Amino acid sequence: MTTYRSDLLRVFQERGFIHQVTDPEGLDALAAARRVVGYIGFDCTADSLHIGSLVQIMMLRWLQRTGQQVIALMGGGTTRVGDPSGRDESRKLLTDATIAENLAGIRANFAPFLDFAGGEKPALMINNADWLDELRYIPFLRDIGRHFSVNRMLTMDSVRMRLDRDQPLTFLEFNYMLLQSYDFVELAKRHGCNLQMGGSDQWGNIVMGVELGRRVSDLALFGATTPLITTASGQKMGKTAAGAIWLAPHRLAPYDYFQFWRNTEDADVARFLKLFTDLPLDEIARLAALQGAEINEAKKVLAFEATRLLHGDAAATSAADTARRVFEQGTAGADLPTLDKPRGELATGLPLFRLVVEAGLAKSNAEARRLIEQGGIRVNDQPASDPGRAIGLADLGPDAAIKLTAGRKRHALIRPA
RNA sequence: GGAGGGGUGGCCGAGCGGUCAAUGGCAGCAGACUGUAAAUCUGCCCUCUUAGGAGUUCGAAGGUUCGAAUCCUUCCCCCUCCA
Repeated sequence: MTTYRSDLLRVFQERGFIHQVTDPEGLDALAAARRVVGYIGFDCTADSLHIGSLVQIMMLRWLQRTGQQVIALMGGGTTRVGDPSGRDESRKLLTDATIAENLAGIRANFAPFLDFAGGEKPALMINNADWLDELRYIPFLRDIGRHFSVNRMLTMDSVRMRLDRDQPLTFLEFNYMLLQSYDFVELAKRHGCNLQMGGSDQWGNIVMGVELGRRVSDLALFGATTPLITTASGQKMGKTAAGAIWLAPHRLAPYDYFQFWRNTEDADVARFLKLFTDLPLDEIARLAALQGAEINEAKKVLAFEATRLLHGDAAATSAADTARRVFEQGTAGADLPTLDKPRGELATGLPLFRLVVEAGLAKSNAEARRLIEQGGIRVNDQPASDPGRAIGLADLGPDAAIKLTAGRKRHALIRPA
């Protein structure tokens, strides 16, 4: 293991951000002189990023915190093409209107993590549509295309995976790596960018950009990738029943974000603390030393810190408070999802299974019935096994609400309105 | 354009005229055990239901048949080889 001189690479290494680097010594020297201008590209395939991009965002954050220039590149142009990396099916083509909406949403994801306004080197946010949309085909082929060998491109993982599995790869997608390489060179020319980072599946694309820079303009460019973050039990991180763990609060409530981290597997806690919080390493080492049920304390810290970074102090405190009330005191908290029901309807009484659906604890009446029949639903912490049982004002608990619980962890409140 | 092989529930993948709402695996949900962890075991896993049933699924649309995911026709999409 190399010892780095620069804060940047030392942090990256100590905290587990680095998987591969093109020229560690060269980059270290550049970083030690605080002359790194680093970027990561984000395609606009949804109106929010999710936790799968969080390592990348945290990398940009550290880049800025160690005194380097940060560029968050929005893939307004490349999203129109679609990156085949890591996918064995083509992406759906998105309309320009959708891409524009998505871009706006993703832009907002970065605000909590990077400083775009003040400081010595405010982060830049740039859209590659600025140059890609205007590309002219023949000049592009002559200037850029001639530096790419199809033979070489065919050996790239992203391409080979499709070919090996007999999955179609369109010419459109095949061009993605050229465009990404071109982005890197364009950013180098426009903003002196010299480092591209990304997930491990981006290694091929990044290396091609580095090479293109050298061939076209004799640029010294660097590339680095993060490891693929999986859970200790081997699952790809960030997928739950409810779907992806989104960063945008309109997609996933801060309380649920908090709970996601709170439920981290034991074996992942230390690694995640290093990657997804700003806590100093000695503090993390202390938390990582906890054993058995005490590990829960470390998980609470992880959940709180991760939530605080994204949603702020107030939201994190509130989420932690709700979690404490619900799980440690067995009561209810303000952040639980709440369904307001007209008082009149509650006076009459509603069948339990319907409320379970309306409260979002089941997707269909049938599923709600099953859940109840299997003993998976509690009303005010009392087991309820009759799907048709009428729930009404008589069931109001101490908080002037009816608490519904599905399984161990999913809670919702019904309030008369 | 020609020849062949395919498109099945979130994914993989059986079925090839009735016993098929469709074997199995993964993922997911719930129960037990626990520490809001992992592992393990058990149950569930299209929708609606007054619980008797009913309705919609096997690329799309037609057709044959008492009866089709299974046969026929046309169309759409994918793969392989040839041109």
